[in-house]
Amino acid sequence: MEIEKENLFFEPHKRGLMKTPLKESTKANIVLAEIQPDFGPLTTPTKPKEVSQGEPWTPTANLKMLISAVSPEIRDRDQKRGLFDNRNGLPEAKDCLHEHLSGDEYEKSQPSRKEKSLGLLCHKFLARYPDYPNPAVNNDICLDEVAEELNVERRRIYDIVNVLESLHMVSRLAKNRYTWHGRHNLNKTLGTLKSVGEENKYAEQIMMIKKKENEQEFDFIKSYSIEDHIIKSNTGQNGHPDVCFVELPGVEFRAASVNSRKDKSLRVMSQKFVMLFLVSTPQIVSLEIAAKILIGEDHVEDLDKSKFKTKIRRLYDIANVLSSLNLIKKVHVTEERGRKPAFKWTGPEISPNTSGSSPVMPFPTSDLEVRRATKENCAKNLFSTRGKPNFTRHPSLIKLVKSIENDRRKINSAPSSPVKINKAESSQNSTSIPSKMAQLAAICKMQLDEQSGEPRKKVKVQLARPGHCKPVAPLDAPAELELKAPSLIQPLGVVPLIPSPLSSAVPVILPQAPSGPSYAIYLQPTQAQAMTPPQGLSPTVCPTHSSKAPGSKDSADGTANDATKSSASCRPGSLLPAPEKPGAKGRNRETAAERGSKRASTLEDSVSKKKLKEDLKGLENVSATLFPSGYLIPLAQCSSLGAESILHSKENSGILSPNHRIYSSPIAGVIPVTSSELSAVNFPSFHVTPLKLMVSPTSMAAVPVGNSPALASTHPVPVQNPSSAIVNFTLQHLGLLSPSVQVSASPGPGTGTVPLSPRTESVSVIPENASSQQGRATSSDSPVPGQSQLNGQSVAVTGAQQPIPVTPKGSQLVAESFFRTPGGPTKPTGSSCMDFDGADKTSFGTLFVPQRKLEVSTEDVH
DNA sequence: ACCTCCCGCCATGCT
DNA sequence: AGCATGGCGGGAGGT
Repeated sequence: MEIEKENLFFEPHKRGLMKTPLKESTKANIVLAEIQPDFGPLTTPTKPKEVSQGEPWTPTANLKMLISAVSPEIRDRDQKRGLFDNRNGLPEAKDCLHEHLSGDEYEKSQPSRKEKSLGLLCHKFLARYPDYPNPAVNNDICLDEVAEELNVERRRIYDIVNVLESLHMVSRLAKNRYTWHGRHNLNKTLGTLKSVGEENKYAEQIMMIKKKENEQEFDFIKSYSIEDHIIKSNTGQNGHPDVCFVELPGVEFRAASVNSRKDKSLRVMSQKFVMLFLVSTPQIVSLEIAAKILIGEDHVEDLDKSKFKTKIRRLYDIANVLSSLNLIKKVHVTEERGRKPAFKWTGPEISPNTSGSSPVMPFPTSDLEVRRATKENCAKNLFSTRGKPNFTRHPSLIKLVKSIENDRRKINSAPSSPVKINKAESSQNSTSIPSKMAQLAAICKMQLDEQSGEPRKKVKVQLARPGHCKPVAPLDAPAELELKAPSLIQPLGVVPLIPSPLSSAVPVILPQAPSGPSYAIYLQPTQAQAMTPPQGLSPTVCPTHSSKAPGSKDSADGTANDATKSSASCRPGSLLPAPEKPGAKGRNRETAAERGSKRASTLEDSVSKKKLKEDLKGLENVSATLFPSGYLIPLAQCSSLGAESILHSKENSGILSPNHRIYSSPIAGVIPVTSSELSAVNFPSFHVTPLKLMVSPTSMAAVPVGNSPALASTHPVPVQNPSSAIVNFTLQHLGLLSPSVQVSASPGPGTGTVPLSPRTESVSVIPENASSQQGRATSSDSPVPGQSQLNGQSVAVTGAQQPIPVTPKGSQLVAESFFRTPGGPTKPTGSSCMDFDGADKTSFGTLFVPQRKLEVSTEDVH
């Protein structure tokens, strides 16, 4: 099945990219051919063939070029090797070389470890996908495929994917499949991680460790013990390490299941590692400290050296990936003893507000417990830290979740089929290059939106704050932001609603438990699609949506319900909203059918039940926590996606390709169906829907309360299953919540706020216009060749977008933009590892760079 | 000699 | 049983 599915699925980006090149590639390489054909067979990875193949990606050479440009490191390496052709810039070149070369030479040429380094591999990997993927497009990632294309063992891909997953840049769809989300959710995720990190008092822990180190260098144990105490206390009464994985959106959902194993896993480690950066003041974290903290959490007991060493090894792995993402950069901290390897955060700054800080703020820091409680509620949901289960979900829930996940997976797989349908409809978009162009444009917009969105996020956050949950707020905020962004996207054209969505949603949600709120928030955004910033808060927004979305009207009715159902029903009909049931119908559709089958087939009942379960679980969790956090976030994603989709639609003509939606839905984790629906209607709504499904209960509740309209509009057919009980439940929660939401759009004061936003925009735009690729690369990263093309369009888009976002762009955005570029910036100094001088276009970077370096005591790279 | 961290064995767990 | 995941640590390349 999967295989087939896989075949069906394409990853638009890749494919597009790949394909474009295909011609060339074919001639040039086999690789592509192999890859494509191979898709199906997921079988375990045979080891990659030797690199020999050259560059399958040839086509992607451009990308590579970009990449190389982006990452000096790579370039350097290549250059060193001589392999690197600036123009081509492809490392692969060497492959060719080696062919010529004798064994020795060959070895030399290829071998260097560096070439095989995770960091380089990650760059290649990242080059394949745009930073801000167009939701419309299929963003599936086939691990086998990637492994082949990159000529690496699958094992290595897992390393990369796990880290990316921890940042919610990808989410697991099914067996060999992941969905690429790019950086759409990155800020949110970081914000969440930051808040969590704050909760965990990582900063304190770091301090402690440092002290101890001063006292005793190596005795980790001692320090550990202390640390542990601290940690435990911080972490939670449970004393559990916070192993939990912070789940944002539905994304992690699966992870949980997958993760059954561990959660010490790379994913968790990665998140914690990132938290350390976000929390620590200098934002420089030495591996030693990070390892200690991570170990401490896990178990204080074994402080073994071996364990420590292992931890360090993993941290290197993670650091390599994070470096590739330009989130951190290697530096050396000179301490008394000597210089220690460390990493400096070069990623976007997360505004405290946005992130968790704000949420946290409410509670006095001093009140750890209090915080805990709150956090736990909110945060737990997010992470499960304190709770035994790593995941947010309760164990019991976990089972359910798994089942759900399975369903989802199936569904996901199904999507392919659905895709077909959608594709048929939308086929235009995704398939053709033009469509890609559009997508790219959309992506650009998305990026812009995001940027703009950040500010918004802040706003949202603020709103959230009013609410109880601190943690939530942060989470929500992010989500909201994105959502807003999408919504912002006015592309839809509609907009009227703008204010209302957020506002309405926000209020509702906030009051409630974190979870509750979060949902609400998301919903709004979606609904809001439109909108703009929250300022207006009018709840009513919905109407607009409805207007927008064709189907929306129907949806209105049961938005909440819909969500659940919608998924099921939707699909089929993306067309048909109404039918709630449709199991049969659903099936017809394809894989979608699968989803449908699972959901649909089971149909409403099963689905509803499951959903209910989920919801319930969610509720439980929530009770515990859950809810929302993850979900919320996802929403954001969805929203973002939605936005993108919207963009596409506009670009395309407004309509859109179902495909996109479809994809997005998966992301949401959920319910492709919705997506389909969305496709029909508005993406936003669609996004929402999925969430609903995922989150279901809360979301549901929220929705109704908030503005179901929008939702409704979006989803024509929602599933009602969410049990009424749930709904009631949610409603109650809602009721509980007080809506004091501040709508103010205030971006956060934090960074540059408004002014900046322009910058971001400008940035994104500029790059596109000018040297689209480079600019893009620098700013966003997406190396994809196609993008450049897109850029042109994107530009136009951006223009459109900008207006929307304008309001909000928050400081964060600005900050991010700066940081992001970071890579570029670093270079100024010269030595830093990560610099992306080449990229440089990012003007920002340069300015910033100095600072960074300054911070670091020592730096350097190799 | 130490820092990095690649490589791939093999456990784990799902199908 | 087979395959997908991914923990883990030996040991080698780099510096």
